[in-house]
Amino acid sequence: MTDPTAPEAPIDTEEDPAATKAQVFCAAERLFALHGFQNVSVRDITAEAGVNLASVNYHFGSKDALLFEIFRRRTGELNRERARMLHEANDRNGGKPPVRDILEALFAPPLRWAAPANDRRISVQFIIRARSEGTAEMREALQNDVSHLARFAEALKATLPDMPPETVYWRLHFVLGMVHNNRFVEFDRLHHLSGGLTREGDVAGLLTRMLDFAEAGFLAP
Amino acid sequence: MTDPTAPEAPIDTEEDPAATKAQVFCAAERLFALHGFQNVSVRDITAEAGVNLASVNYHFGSKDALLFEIFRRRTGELNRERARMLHEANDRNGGKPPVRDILEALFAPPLRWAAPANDRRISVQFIIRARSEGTAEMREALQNDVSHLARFAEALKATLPDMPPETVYWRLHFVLGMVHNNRFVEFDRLHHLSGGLTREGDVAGLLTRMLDFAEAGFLAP
DNA sequence: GTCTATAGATGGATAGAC
DNA sequence: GTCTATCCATCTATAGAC
Repeated sequence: MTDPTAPEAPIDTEEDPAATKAQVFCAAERLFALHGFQNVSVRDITAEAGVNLASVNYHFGSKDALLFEIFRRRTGELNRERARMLHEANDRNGGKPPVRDILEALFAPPLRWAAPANDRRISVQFIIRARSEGTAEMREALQNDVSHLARFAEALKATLPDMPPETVYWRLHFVLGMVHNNRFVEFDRLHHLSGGLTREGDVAGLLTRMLDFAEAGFLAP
Repeated sequence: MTDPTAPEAPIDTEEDPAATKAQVFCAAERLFALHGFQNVSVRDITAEAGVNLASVNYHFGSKDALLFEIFRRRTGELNRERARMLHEANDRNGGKPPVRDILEALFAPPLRWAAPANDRRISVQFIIRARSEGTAEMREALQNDVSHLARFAEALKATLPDMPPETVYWRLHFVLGMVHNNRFVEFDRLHHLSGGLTREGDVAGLLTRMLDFAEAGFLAP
């Protein structure tokens, strides 16, 4: 927002220099999260942001580079939040946190972001979409950045020393599937199927439900 | 394959009349499953099929209509296979099959299709991609066709009369997430993460793993 | 039914004025 | 840094010969 008390502030337009770049960033994230990567053109983005068509290439180099920058920032933020929670769970439990605490470190950050009033609600959808619709560059980054997931796999193996490692990996794959399925479309479909019984907005309740399910699944014989 | 014993069969080209349409169908399914909907042009499809550029519009009307026809046929086949297994489980158990049998009717068909030597291996990937990258028409069809899933929800509610219905729906959502996460890319990532421990080809083993996990999750308190 | 050629539309990127 | 105007590649769809 432009400060109305600023001496030379015009009525509406003319924001600070860095604003254009940020507006392009946010508009692109939003449109891609809602409509998919290939369905959004540079023209759509600049129109939504209320800036010039050329600003995408000026500030980011290309459409792909813009979207990769959004991807890198958001996944970085999410992974850091997850790592911090895992670290805290480790500290609380002398290096061997229970399965439920490890899973909570995996589930809670994206669910908190997805809360109805949260600005980051759209960022989660962006990240989920990037997993399946992303550019080759994004997929390569996901493929190479297993270090973040490896920490969770190690924590689970340490807590479940008697479980065969491949079982731990498969079950980690299953819980990740649970997370990645939390898209707007799937929520809507579930809402439709259940006749309105499921409430998407209750993220705290959803976290408990996911943990109940995933913990029991992980501890299955 | 052209029968080499056929009297008038030429050397290589000139197949039967319906062959072109089928070749376009298969090439399109394959390319879309591998590279994504928006990344495949009509030119790519006709080149892969070895047919003329105009044949897509002649036989199917448009690119979107072609892809919707693939979508409709494959989802129909999959849903029928699932419904038949659910029906058999009902018959075996006097209308109240155990949770594991219901989940098996949901999991087994797509996993059988995904077996390494199976032709339909690619069809599963097509369907999964269609869920997130499909056209508005496909998404609408998915949204409106909850009748197929409703049968599974009813079976689960009948078997678990003491579980709140919304819990049944949410847990059904979770197991669907497990299924939809079985994409080539995710398998590769898991293989990378586990240092080669997980073998994608063992679909019978994967079915058991998924059932162990999902059954325990569904029966959690 | 199959093919070539092309219309018609769209989108990414850039040159050059300001 | 921002804007307009435009280039150029690509794509879907179709007309019309055979």
